Amino acid sequence: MNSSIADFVECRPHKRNLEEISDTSDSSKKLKSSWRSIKNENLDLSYMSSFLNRTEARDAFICLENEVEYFTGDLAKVRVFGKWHDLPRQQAAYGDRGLTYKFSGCTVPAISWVPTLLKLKTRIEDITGYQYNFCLVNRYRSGNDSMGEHRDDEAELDPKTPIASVSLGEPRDFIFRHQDSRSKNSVRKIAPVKMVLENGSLLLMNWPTNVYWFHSLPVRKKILGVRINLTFRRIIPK
DNA sequence: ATGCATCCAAGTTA
DNA sequence: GTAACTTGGATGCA
Repeated sequence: MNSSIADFVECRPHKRNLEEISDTSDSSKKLKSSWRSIKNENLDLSYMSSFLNRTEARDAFICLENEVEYFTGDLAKVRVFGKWHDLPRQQAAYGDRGLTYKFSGCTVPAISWVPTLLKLKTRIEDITGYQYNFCLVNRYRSGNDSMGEHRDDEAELDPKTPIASVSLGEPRDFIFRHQDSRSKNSVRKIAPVKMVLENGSLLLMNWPTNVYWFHSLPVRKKILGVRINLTFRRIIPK
């Protein structure tokens, strides 16, 4: 790991300011223009496309490819409707000593932080003012890998600390759908919110997004490259 | 021909 | 007791 991830320093908004940050075209306000706010009924996202510059993102990607060890065996499988499937992605869980993560019925202990994850965690904490103690790593080997629609609403998560999602590698579509508008003939018609998660970007899913909105990373057959996603979370220790 | 959206399949768990 | 959770396959459409 070279030092580039640790070294970049730039003034960023503290969490108390995040509500005020909306966008965009005012190039004189560098601090504000780096965040895009995406809002809808009970949906509140803060998106920063250039959390990492190109070089930093490439370095972080390469380092993580060396440092992260993904689940194998039973932890890489899931049972759905009675049938066992390989997960359509690779997963790993890192965090503070003693923390556990509930995952498809299993309770997995977080393994101790690796350098690149720690550096990124520190940078996110500096930018947002929130504190994180856990990181779920999802690696999508190609556009055939995906994540089905779900909410991140586990009881053990601190609901007021937004999940901070870092994207590295191949850009991928990311889709939010409101819980009342998930099927074609649902009563309410709320359009899905679609976005692209770019290389080096940071997405904050602010409360109460994960109470009302499901999100997914759909299959995209034409995509051949790898995407690594890091979701930093705050787990309330038992 | 292919990608994509939609719907559906049950058994374990909170 | 009951509702939520998971993914892949079938289908229809563009």
